Amino acid sequence: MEVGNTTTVRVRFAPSPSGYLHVGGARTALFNWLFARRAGGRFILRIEDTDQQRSTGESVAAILEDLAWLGLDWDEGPGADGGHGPYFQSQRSEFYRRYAGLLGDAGLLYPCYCTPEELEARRAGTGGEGKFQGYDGRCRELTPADRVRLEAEGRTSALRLRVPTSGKTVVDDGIRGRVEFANEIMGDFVVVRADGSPTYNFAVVADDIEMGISHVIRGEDHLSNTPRQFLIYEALGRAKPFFAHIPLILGPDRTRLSKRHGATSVGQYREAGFVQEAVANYLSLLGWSYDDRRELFTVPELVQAFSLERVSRNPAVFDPGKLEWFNGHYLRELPLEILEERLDPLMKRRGLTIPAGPDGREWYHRVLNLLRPRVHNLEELAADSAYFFPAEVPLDPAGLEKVIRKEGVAARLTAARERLAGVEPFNQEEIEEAIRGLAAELNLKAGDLIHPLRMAVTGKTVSPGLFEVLALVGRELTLDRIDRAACVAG
RNA sequence: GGCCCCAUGGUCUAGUGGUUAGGACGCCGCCCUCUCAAGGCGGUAGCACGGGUUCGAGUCCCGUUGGGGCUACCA
Repeated sequence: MEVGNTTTVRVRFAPSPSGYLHVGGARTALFNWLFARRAGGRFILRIEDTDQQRSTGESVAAILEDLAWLGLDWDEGPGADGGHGPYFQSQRSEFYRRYAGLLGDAGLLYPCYCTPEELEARRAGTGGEGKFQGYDGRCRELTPADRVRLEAEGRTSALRLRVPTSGKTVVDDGIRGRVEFANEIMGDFVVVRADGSPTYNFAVVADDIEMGISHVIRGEDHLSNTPRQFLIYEALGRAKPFFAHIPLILGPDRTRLSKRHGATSVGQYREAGFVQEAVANYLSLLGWSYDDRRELFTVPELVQAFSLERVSRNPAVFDPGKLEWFNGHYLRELPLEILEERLDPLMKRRGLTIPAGPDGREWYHRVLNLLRPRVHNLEELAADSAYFFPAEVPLDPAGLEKVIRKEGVAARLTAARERLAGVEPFNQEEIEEAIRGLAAELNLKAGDLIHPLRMAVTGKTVSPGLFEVLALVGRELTLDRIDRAACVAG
């Protein structure tokens, strides 16, 4: 499949700001961005805010933030003028007016005086049953006298495109191949509403032409609209860009992914402690694959590896579990400096302060290395790190019953405390030797000491290896917490 | 209803006429082990169905079934 002239690649992502950045939209943006970066082309961001009812400024801000977070920078768009602006459809009326004028001058538009109510009534009147549901063409051949009369009635008119009543429109899609649509099923659709505003199909075409878009990469939900857009390109006598319709992302019930399926916005995942590396990598695999074994890609690697040729045709079910696995993977692999940076706000929010100086930093890195193989997101990581700090550690109630309030535990904690008080230096090796030695002396299994100590010091029944934990928690905090636990032990 | 798209394990997918149908997530088991992870090893599970074409179909064609999308003066 011909992929077009790569030296002039200009692609766009055109979200409508009526909500947050959805993972489906993010995936579309990612594919466009990757395609542009790989081809050395331009990635353009256009805000389709013609629906004034639903569009909000907060939504625009949230979408920009999430795209930036994912690393999808735009060459042209809000805040980045590239000579094809403005980049908000609500500010582009003059273009739509001009294009409508061109169409009108060519005699390809006609005013339609039917009201929405009348149209609906007529559609219902056809009885449904295998009948054409589009416009019935009532106003298509109105005489000037008819128009004067209708206008005298106070009717306003929308402008419809004269669609050929025979023949077919062929879409050569980069992913679907050749798709044919009979013109007769399209009907004369509205291009300019009675209030003068352009309809979606018209605005998109006008914008894509004006912005010099070379490749339109978008969701498959737009495939059925494509022939209408083709008709507009043809009516305008303009060359069409290359089209590629990528498969939709579905929820577990195999319907288009939406809010009712749970967390579906990029922002939600970000706030839940997901890292952009994981989200981008996971999203890249929804509808695209590299080969039969490689799935791990950094964003720069994706730029090298991505191609439209390897985009799949089947819809993909979004699997939060696999996203979580990717997140765990990147949490484990990320350089500590980066991990630290990402964690910073979460640590601050919890009032956890990393000790100053190089020793403090090194200590913190050791804590992170201990914890990170065990968590799936930044929130967990921050939360689990709390007991390494001089913070109050609540004792998990179930663990308290199971391991602390048991016969003889108080005595064992006390014995361990005394032994630990004399360990020098207070490091993993020495601690282990002391505790194992004590267990042997008391004729206990090591676990009989380890489990109560873990509960006492971390407040939890699970943690990284106890000896490493104690060494990092430090003698002072360790002894304090043992004392406190001994008070409630059996 | 009409039009369009899609169909490999539960999920994401590799596969482009001849493969023991490969990988990943999940799940199960084993190893490691002070708990929990991580890691290593092993396992579970798949070509929707029916017709063709062909010496030979997961791969090509037709149909059926199933799923999805679009059918607005929404985007």
